[in-house]
Amino acid sequence: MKINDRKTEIINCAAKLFKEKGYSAVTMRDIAQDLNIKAASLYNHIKSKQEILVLIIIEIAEEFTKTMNEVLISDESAIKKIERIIQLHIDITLNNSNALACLNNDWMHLTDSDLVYFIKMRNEYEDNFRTIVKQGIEDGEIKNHNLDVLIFSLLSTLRTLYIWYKKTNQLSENELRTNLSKVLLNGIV
Amino acid sequence: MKINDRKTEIINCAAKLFKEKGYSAVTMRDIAQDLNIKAASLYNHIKSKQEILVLIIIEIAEEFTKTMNEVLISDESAIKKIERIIQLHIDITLNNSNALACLNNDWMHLTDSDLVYFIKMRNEYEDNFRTIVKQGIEDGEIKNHNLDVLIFSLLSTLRTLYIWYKKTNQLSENELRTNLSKVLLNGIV
DNA sequence: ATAACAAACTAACAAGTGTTAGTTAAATAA
DNA sequence: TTATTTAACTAACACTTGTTAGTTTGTTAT
Repeated sequence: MKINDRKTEIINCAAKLFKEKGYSAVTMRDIAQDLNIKAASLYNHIKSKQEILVLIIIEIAEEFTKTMNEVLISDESAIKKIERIIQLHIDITLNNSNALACLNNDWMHLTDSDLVYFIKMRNEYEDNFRTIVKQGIEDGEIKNHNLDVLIFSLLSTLRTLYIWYKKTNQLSENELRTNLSKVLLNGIV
Repeated sequence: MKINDRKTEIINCAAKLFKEKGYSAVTMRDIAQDLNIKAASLYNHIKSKQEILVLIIIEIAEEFTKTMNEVLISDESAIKKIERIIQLHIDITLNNSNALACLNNDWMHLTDSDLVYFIKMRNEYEDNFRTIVKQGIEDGEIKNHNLDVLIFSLLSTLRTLYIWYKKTNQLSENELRTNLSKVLLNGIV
């Protein structure tokens, strides 16, 4: 496991820097300097800069996909399903905000099959979300507004949570979880 | 006015490319190629790549600031003020989505006084939003949830509207305006 | 017709890019 | 001890980057 530890260090460090400046603006020398080594030494652990990006993004994307699929086939109500998706986004934001920022901002720098795979996962995620909300409307649990507006107003807030959750002073994790769920579902008025 | 036309063309072209790949990943040669000229020719019209970024971002930021200040000092209800802010974001998204994407994703590549100026405007914008929502809570118009959660769940959706509004099929501009306002204010349940 | 200008061009530079090759020193396995 | 492996290093490469200098061409004003 010791071998992978250094690799993980590199990936975490890269994710931190990618979050701050974006994938393209971060050089291998930047990453190396942050780890107090030389750029060439990174290649003892990773294959390329591209590989770092792939490892950061795909792991998180698969985590979203996996849980979404579990929620989708469960026999809970639509509202309950949406609440579980909200909690999923909060979980990943709190545990892995650097990688999440990277996924949000730098996914377009994936190439070839990685890019195709990512876009496929993202589309399916949105489709599954749409299915859940649609079910909620049909069951009379959710207001009958335009489906896409409903979906993306929720997703927008969840996807960019990593940008602002640290600014919410004196707000515990539990308070965030309950507050956000209430605001998104019941509105502010 | 002819002189500025070409400059505007360059800025619009750059904004389009920055939206797709981000400021750092777009080269002067990319911009030039898109305009069917050589990179060196760009410098007949603009001073530097940095200047392009500044011109794209600061104009939009000042537009937000200006309208926010007008809304803030008006004597409307908090709800009405928030509705006007929602419409402001929709306006700019529909008119200038490339520049808006650039503001959202590449503001951190501003330098020195431009960066300071931008961050000052952004902070004041959020503070003003906070003031409005707080007033709404005190007046009993808005539910008493955590202030930051209220603000940022709204702002998140408004700020990333440019990403998804084109995906909403068969939805007219007017439908978007009314639907989004209702969803954000009254919730989905 | 001539002068002035706008806006394109070619050529080049200095700095920075990701990456490879070959080497070295320390830790581990035989 | 000896051999092997890990993980750092220096040096260099081929290429790309933003930008400048100097030149050319067509248009506009005198």
